[in-house]
Amino acid sequence: MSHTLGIRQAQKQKTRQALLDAALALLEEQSLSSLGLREVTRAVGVAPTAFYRHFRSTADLGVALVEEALGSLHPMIRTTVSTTGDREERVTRTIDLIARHVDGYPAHVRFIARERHGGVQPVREAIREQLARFAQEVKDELAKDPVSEGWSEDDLLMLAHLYVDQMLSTASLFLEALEGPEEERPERTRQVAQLAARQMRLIGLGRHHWLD
Amino acid sequence: MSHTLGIRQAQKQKTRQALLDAALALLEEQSLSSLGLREVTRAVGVAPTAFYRHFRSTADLGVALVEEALGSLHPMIRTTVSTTGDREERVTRTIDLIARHVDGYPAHVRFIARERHGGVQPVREAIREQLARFAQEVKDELAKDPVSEGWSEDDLLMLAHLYVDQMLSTASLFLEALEGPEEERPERTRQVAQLAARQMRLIGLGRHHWLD
DNA sequence: AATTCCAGAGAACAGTTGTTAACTGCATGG
DNA sequence: CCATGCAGTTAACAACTGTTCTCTGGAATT
Repeated sequence: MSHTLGIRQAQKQKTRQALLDAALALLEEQSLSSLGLREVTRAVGVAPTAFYRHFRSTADLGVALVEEALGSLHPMIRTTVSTTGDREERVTRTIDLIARHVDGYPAHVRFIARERHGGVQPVREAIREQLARFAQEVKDELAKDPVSEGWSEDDLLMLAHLYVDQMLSTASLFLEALEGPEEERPERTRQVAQLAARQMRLIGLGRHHWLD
Repeated sequence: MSHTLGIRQAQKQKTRQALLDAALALLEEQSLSSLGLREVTRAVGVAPTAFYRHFRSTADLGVALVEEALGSLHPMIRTTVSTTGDREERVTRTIDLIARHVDGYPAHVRFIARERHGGVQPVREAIREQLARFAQEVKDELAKDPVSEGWSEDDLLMLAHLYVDQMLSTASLFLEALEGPEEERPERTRQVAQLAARQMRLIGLGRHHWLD
């Protein structure tokens, strides 16, 4: 299916990935709008001009990072929302999955949270687009649930957006716990999980009584 | 009560405010971590070194902006949450108030949304602190409501945080509508208001059935 | 009226930035 | 095997950055 890349293309993609990785690391302590192109190439150990072989600008690199951070997340969303089991079990399962993701890709989560309202318009738009896709997918899954019978399309999308925002907010809180002092980490993580669980439970309750 | 400031102090506060205003304007198209001190003084028409008479750094200025943007908002929050009237009326009243605020201080709203997860730690912390105070105040108001009888402190605070996040998210959406093309503005604004109203209604429903 | 204080100006610093042009060496396709 | 393509290099550019030190004019204090 996929044609094996030549030595040339492989090497190119390798440095491209190195640029993305270095940028993501540098973005832990600043925003994209202050990220310099030379800063990134210096971190990779490559000439500044090499940057242009891969990206037009740092904004362009940012859009690529959005793709990397959110693009591969769609299947996970789908399977999570449509997971079977007890109501309470589904809540804890979802939160646990978010916690795991934050743990595995903290820099990606921070990048999205930071640049969602950040100073670089094309990046904001890219994130908005991806999140809109998420909301759409969540809506599709919600629609399958018998609880959603009689719901209008608008209301389903409204609920989906609420869930997506909730997930992002929770992810951000997990990240804060992760960045705090190590000895407080387990306790803070537990608190965040508890808070998120209660909020999801409350939203779930509102969902069940929506058509009263 | 307040001692009238001398000519000296008055002039100083005037340039200080000019620096804050210029910074806020410049931050419409970038993040604080990329805001240069010279950039700000140039916009005001003052020597770069004058900056140090007022702020240690741009991060310091950022913290002052947080104070300006959120500090004066507490009374408004209190009166809004504890407003009387029909359930549905309270929802629309609150949303209308948010819309008005975004309309009146768009730059402030953008600044908070942008720097809440931004690249400057002291500013993030200042925002977090102010929002935590908001949540606390909302909790206090919620506690007075007879609907909250039997609620634990944790649950009240949980709900308060949910409301605060919801308000911020709504404000950000209003801002996007405001920044979009002028001919779409009324329609987009209406949609945002409708979305926010439904979400608040759903959360209110969950609130009423919390103790089932 | 004489003195102190201090917001802001001015000049200079070493270091940084994005972008250009012309180059080199090696993988690739004919 | 040779010619082309192209990822990455080198060098140079004008413009910009934060920070230091010295200075000045006028308000504040005595």
